[in-house]
Amino acid sequence: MSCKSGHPTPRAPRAGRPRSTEADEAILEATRAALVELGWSKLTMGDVATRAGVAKTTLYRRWGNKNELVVDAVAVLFDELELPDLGSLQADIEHVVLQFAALLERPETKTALMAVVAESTRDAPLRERIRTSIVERQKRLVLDGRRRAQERGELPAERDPVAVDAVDDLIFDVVAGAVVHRALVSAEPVDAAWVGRLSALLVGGLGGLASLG
Amino acid sequence: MSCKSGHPTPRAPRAGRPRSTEADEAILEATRAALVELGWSKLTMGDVATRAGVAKTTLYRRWGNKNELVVDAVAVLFDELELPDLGSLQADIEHVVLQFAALLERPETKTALMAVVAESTRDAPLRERIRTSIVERQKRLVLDGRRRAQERGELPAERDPVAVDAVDDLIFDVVAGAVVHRALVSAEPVDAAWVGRLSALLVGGLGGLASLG
DNA sequence: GCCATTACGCTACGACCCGTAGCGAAAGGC
DNA sequence: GCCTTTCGCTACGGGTCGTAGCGTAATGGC
Repeated sequence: MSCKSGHPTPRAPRAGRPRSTEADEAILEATRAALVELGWSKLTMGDVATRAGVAKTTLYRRWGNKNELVVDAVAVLFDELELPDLGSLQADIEHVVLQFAALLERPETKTALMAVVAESTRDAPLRERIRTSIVERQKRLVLDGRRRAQERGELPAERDPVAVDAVDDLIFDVVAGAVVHRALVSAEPVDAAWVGRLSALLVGGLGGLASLG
Repeated sequence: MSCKSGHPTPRAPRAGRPRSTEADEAILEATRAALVELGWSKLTMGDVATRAGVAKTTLYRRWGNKNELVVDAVAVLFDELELPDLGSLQADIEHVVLQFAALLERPETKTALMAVVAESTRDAPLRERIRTSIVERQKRLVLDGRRRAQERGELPAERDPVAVDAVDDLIFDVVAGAVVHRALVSAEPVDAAWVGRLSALLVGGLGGLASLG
């Protein structure tokens, strides 16, 4: 409930014994291990504390509940996502989609992501935490991809910046949503063939969309 | 764990007192009410039983756990989805997407859908239950939509049936995934403007996709 | 009409997890 | 050296889970 520490490492440690950063990392690592082994619903705070070699009270000083802990434990995995310039919009899309799919295949993320999103529908602070820790890191890739495609001339330069933002939002929801839905709801593989069809659909549709305004 | 009853109403009641169908409906209704009021994580089996005016043991005779109960309670809501012929592919898409979005706006479904999908990553029977109770009901709309578009001449007639199935799967994941991601992850409204952009993207991309094979 | 069968409501129970409080000890700032 | 904060530990009340056991109610077979 209270403020705890917005992020595990407080920035203004006034006085007294500082928090152990080793404990921080041990807890996050133990959380990921527990997610792999037990999944979301059977993961308990006490178990994570034991795995991390830490007292349960130490855990509660940093994270108020399971949701916040798991978001932070999984968020760092999204740092792996990057967007190397592969020379064409379609190649860039396919590369990042396959990266994202590989991330969703990992049992930690597979079991945790949907769970915390579900919880966030009734927890605005958690929703904000997810947005800043996870969603924004993905969205950045969309912006970079569009910018490069424009520099290559694959997409026309923007006219109305508001419309451009709207299209960026759309692309982000379509790509991320489609991959998640394919992997978790349809429970079928996000392989090269499927990704090829998705990127072809997007590239084809984007051309027509740009002419709208 | 055991078989319980795959669906709440067993079809071969050999002898003895039959199960109360009134209790079935009371429990499902109470579950939806509890989802609205409490959300997924705070919903308890005991509370649902009390709301339904039913003993907790009666509840466990029908559903083995919270997941199965909630899937059945929410599944019937998806019967509302239908696909009237509005004369064009884009109009059909926009109509069904807005219907789906309205369904996702309801607090029962908003809090429950992602949660059961998250659980299903570690529970194959639950995944199958979700597929037959919810996913197939949505997917049928995609098949109908494509068939009508072909009859209108908006899309070319199929050649390779395997490729057609693949495109149907793709469209389904893209549409459902995008709407869910927009509504629950981005937490922004699925309004007419957004739906218009999505359907324009799809219609434009589908033309190019069909020419692939 | 009687009986076997099954569902029902109720109570009680052990097991587990939650989140917190209280303690003495440790580790830093000043 | 003193103050502050964190640490590990133990213990606790409160809540939920899922099941067992009981007597009772409702139905089909004979």
